[in-house]
This record gives sequence, C-alpha cells and structure tokens, in this order.
Amino acid sequence: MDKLVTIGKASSLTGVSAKMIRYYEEIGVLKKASRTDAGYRLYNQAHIQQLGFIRRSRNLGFSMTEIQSLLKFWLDNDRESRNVKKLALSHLQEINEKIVELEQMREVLQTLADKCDGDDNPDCPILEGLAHLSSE
Amino acid sequence: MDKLVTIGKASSLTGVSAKMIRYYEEIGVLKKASRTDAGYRLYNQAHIQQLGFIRRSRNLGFSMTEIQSLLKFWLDNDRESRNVKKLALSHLQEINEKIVELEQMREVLQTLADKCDGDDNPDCPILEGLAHLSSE
DNA sequence: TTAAAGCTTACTACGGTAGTAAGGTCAACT
DNA sequence: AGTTGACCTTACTACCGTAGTAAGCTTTAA
Repeated sequence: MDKLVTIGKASSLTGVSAKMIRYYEEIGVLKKASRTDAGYRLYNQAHIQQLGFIRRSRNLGFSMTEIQSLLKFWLDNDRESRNVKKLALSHLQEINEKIVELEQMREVLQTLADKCDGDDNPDCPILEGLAHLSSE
Repeated sequence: MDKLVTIGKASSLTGVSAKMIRYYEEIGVLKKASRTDAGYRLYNQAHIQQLGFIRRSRNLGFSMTEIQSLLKFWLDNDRESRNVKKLALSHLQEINEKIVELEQMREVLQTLADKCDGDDNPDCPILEGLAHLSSE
C-alpha cells in the first residue's frame, strides 16, 4: 500500500531536486530512505509528505535549522502550538527586519539615482554619494 | 604627504575588517598595497578612500562584482553617468524584487500565525499550512 | 545487445564573512 | 639585551543552500 519511489520520482513529485533530497538526508532533516539491492534510495509516502513540508517551509524563508524544529513539532503529537507560533513569529520578525533594511537601501539608492542625469556626462551623484555619503 | 598606514589602521579608519581588506585585494577590487621590508601591507589615502567607497556600496547591497564596476566608473574620468545609473537602477530593481518576495512570505506566514492559538494545545494551523498550503 | 536514462558517491564552486593555527615583526619596558 | 604584547603574515576551515562535475553502476526499452 505504501508505494515506494526512487529519487527522481520523489523529486518530480515534490519539486525538490534529487541533489537537495540527498543533502537533506545527509544533514538529517529527512529520514534515511531505504534502498534497493543496487543501492537506489526508495521513498515512501511519509518521505514525500515531508519533502513537500520542507519545500514549503523553504519558500517561506525558514532556515534548515528552523525547518528541523518545525518537522519535529509536526511529527510530535504532544507538541504545544505555542512553540510553533513562537518560532513562526521569530522568523516573521527576521523577515520584517530584512524588509526594513532593504527599504532603507532602496530609499538611499533611489534618492541618489534620481539626482543622476544618466547621460553621456561623467558627473554622477551616485558615485559621489558612494564616495562620501555621510548618512551611515 | 601621502601618509601610509598598516592594515589595522586602514581597518579602523574605514570600518572594514583586516580580513576583508585582504580578501578585497585577493579578488582584485582593491589595488595591491605596497609592503614594508617585513611584508606588512601599506595603504595610502587612495586606498582608504576606496575602502570607504566599497563599504558604502556593500551597505547599499551591491555585490562585489557590481562594486568592481562602480569602482571602474569612479576611477574613469571618461565615464558616462548613463552607465552608472543603469547599474544602480538594475540593483534597485533587484532590491524591489527581494522586498516583494519577503512581503509575500510575510503575508502568508502572518496569516497562518494569526490563525494559531499559540497555547498548550497541539492543534496548529501553521503546521497544517506547511503540510498542505495550496497557494504555490 | 546495446543505448539511454537514471541512479550512486565524491568532489568542486559559489559569495561574503569569520575563525583558527603557526609564525614573523615591531614598539615599549625592564 | 631580553621579554612581552600588540600587530602583522599566510594558509586553511567553516558557514548556508544550491548547483555542477566526473566516473561508474543499474535499470528499462528498443
């Protein structure tokens, strides 16, 4: 009943490259696959589910370390949602900080770019800004 | 008149670690420093200026490759500001794309987190989202 | 039987930064 | 003159997540 697939199939089913599937096994976020006599990895439904979980978590920007925690929670029926939420909110804060940082870069850079004529003249407020820029 | 300083001084003057100064020389973004008889690197005012330029560019998120171009423009009196602006706008677009990406992550994650009670109960919409999440 | 596709391990590289180890040099103080 | 401590040198490793390569074995299909 538990259909087993080799790594290529697992990859196309989950959107995770074979390369990364092996890597996830290596760093311990994905349970080791069983093997055929020839040494081919075999994945069951649980593996496929987990790979989807991992990919979606990556898409939301979680680090592999965080994903390892998320997976532990997921597999633990005695988890407290408090801890999952804590992790999520912490990551959310990181995301927000990155956004702020990028917005600040954008602000400065946009201001400089606006002042630059962008023609065949060498005068360039962007370069002048990078050379002096007091706001740091 | 051109005061020469060793790497530690150059580092404290510019806010770039000695480690990174050596690295910049290695990858060719910073002109090779002269040396004392003992092999200590010696930096002049031009080096110091360039290191400041590099640091400010990094702070705006430019890659080392982009910085190499920016430096070339900066040192080239025959530059056309058009090309500098093009580079800046291209980087600006990357920044904007990253912001959008992060905002999308935030949106999804915030929505999931909002639905999670965050108590001692195991039920957790965050984990359910990561396990299924159709919007991808 | 042979060719193609798929799998294996082991290695390299990326970008930017930081850490370590093992050593040479310089300045100041004794 | 010798010692100490700060500073410098090179060379290496590691981080994170991903991708590429090479050399070789296995399976599937013609």
